[in-house]
Amino acid sequence: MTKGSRAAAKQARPREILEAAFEEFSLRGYAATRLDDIAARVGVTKGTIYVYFENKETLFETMVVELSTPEHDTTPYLAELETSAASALEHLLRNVYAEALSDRYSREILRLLIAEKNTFQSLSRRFKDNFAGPVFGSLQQILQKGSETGEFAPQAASIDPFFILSPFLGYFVLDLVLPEDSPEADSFLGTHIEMVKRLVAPIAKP
Amino acid sequence: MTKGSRAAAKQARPREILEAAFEEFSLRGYAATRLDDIAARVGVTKGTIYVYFENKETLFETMVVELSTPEHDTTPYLAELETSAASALEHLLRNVYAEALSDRYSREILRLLIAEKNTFQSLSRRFKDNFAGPVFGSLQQILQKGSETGEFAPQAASIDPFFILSPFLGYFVLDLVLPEDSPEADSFLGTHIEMVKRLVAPIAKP
Amino acid sequence: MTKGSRAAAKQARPREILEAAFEEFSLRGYAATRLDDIAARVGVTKGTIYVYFENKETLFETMVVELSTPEHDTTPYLAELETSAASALEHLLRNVYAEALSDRYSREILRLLIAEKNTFQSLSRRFKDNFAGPVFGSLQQILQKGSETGEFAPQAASIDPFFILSPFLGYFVLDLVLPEDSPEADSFLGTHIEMVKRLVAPIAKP
Amino acid sequence: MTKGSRAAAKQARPREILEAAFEEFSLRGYAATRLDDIAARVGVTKGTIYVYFENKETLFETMVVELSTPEHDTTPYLAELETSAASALEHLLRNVYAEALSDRYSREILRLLIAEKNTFQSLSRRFKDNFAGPVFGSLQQILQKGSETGEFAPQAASIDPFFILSPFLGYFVLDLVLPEDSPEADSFLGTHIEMVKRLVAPIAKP
DNA sequence: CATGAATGAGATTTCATTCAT
DNA sequence: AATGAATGAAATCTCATTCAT
Repeated sequence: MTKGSRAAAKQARPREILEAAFEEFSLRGYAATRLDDIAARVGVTKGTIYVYFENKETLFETMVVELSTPEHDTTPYLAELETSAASALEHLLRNVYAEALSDRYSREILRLLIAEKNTFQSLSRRFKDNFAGPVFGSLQQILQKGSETGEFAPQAASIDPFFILSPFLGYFVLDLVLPEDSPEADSFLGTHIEMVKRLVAPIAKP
Repeated sequence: MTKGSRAAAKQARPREILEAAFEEFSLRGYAATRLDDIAARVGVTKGTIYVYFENKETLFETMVVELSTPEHDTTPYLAELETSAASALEHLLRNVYAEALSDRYSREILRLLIAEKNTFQSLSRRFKDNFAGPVFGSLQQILQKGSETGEFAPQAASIDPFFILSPFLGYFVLDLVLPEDSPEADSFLGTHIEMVKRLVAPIAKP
Repeated sequence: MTKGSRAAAKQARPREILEAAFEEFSLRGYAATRLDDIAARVGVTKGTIYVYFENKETLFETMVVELSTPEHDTTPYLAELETSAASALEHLLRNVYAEALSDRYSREILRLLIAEKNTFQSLSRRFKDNFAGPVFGSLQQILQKGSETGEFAPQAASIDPFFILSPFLGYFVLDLVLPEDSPEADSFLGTHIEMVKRLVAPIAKP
Repeated sequence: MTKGSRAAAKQARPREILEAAFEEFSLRGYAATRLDDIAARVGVTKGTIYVYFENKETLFETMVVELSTPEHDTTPYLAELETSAASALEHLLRNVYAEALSDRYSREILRLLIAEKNTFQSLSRRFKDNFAGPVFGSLQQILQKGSETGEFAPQAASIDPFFILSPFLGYFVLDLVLPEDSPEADSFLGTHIEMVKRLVAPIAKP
């Protein structure tokens, strides 16, 4: 009960609440989640939540913003691009999978955003801008550079970057809804990389 | 307020209610939807809903079952498989896209199932068994046959069928959440088919 | 489907409904009983009940009036009274028990009246007038006559007739609420008669 | 609308609600009572009831348990039994009447239990165990002892204790349903005691 | 800062009653 | 006479939000 420890607890409170909110919201969805349950998870009472957050809506939005992955760092790929487009591409894919699989928040938050598409539209947009945006941009640059240098086929530049990532998104969603039916991540990633390589490869005609 | 035939109105009632339920549930999600709103959409009172459905949960489940696409018919692909595995494969992909894009119910119902994953688990499973199951099975057969006949590379037989479809699922989800950001379907499908062909093609090295 | 049988069915309908109403009302009480259940028991629909009865309240009241024992016939006791007051008294008690035990309606209707005391006051009064009234009157006459002839003690005339019957009412209520705890009727009646005889007997001092 | 101490109000709330619940339930019966009315009687809103009680059923059951007389204390009779069985018997009867007449809760609660026999069976049993049980037990002992010492007739030991109390139960029920028709309690009790004395008295024939 | 009692609006559900057929 | 679809009022119960302490 020292001043310090109390102050520390106070500092940590909002974060604790956000994490509890994450658990409950991802378990039950926005509307079906009760503030009581969130509070109970933290070990405080409902009133306390209102000390830190204006209302349920704000709590949800703040949770999504605070707990979802910060802007994906794409600088490594661009650096690598100087050496090899193919290797930058593979590197990017490996990172995207690694990040998605290690981050228990982003997985469920994506599901929440799909669920609350009509209720929290602005959040979907924000998610896309922060996460998908930079990745798509890098991909675009990689495809462009690769086709310019001849490492890739010329048509590679006109492939929609989203297509390159679409198997990942498909995998992600399957794993979210029917985890027991989703294939093993490593082997799926292997096929994914193989597929991308063949798709961008210069056509080798005999 | 024309009365018309009572019997006729009665016949149509359950379907009318299910369609109104679909609109509201897909707009707001399960928990946030009010039976009042569904009733208002049909132009009846809340009580009428209970004449036809036991409760909100049953209404939701019945709606999902009744309005989602019935079992996907895979016989055409298998017939075509006798002639050409590649063409059966392309045919299958084109049909899956065509069906998904033309059916406004299935699109949103898939979203609802993603959203309500924890609340209505059995429905996800049912959806998978009815829709995904047969398609995956056919894909498996096509890959197998193609690799046996030499039309595809030998390794094609060991590709997870889900991988073949994963870009579709990714596209579907993007279109669901951020329709304005999703690429044009035809061109995406074109890339998808191209990608699949290259993935299963026998390696042609000079 | 002859005219006759249909007419017969029609004739019997109201009684059938009253009997079904009795079963449901005595099982659940007035407020908790649903007209739907009564109708289902008869094998008709709710609407049919309204063909014969104005509303739920009327149905209940009619059921109580129609199914409860008609006015108790007290003439035999008064005839017997000419010969012996003691024997008239015993006869009356035996009859009251026999009637109460054989009539499955009256038992439960009494319970309903106790339950609905505040909601259907007039019925309690009517029940008392029809059933208890004549019996009390006869008892009064028996006590009076017996004390006049010296068969009973002089004070017997001033015993409240209700007291004479009160063990019966107590037994009845116990049997209604906790049937497995209520003593065997015959032996209880035996004690009751013994008790009454002693109560009215002239005092025998040595 | 004085506020007073919040804590004090909180302390008293559950009891206040139970008392209001008693009034409404005994006025209208279980099913016909509205929580709205109970709340209005306390001067709070419906929601407040749910702060303290899980649901209507629990409220009813708690009310019965909390407001009905705690176990009847039978030690005085057993003490008195050393001196005189007859006096213990009279004392017991007087106490039972005094308690029943003075306790406005038990009277109505007994009526509710009769009314709700099928809906709240366990409560009837509880009532019997707590209230009737001990009294019957003492009566049994008194009858036994009295017949052993010769103060009562030998047969007194085999009288069902319930018979001894049955006039009381009869009186109680009559007073409950038709209070204006029930005899004056004192005189009824007088007859009751007289009756019991004669019933257990050794037969004195000249 | 934290509590938790109280609120009150609103949600689901029930059911007596009506009425066109 | 009988039906049963439809109603609508009302009942139970929930829960985000407030506020005195």
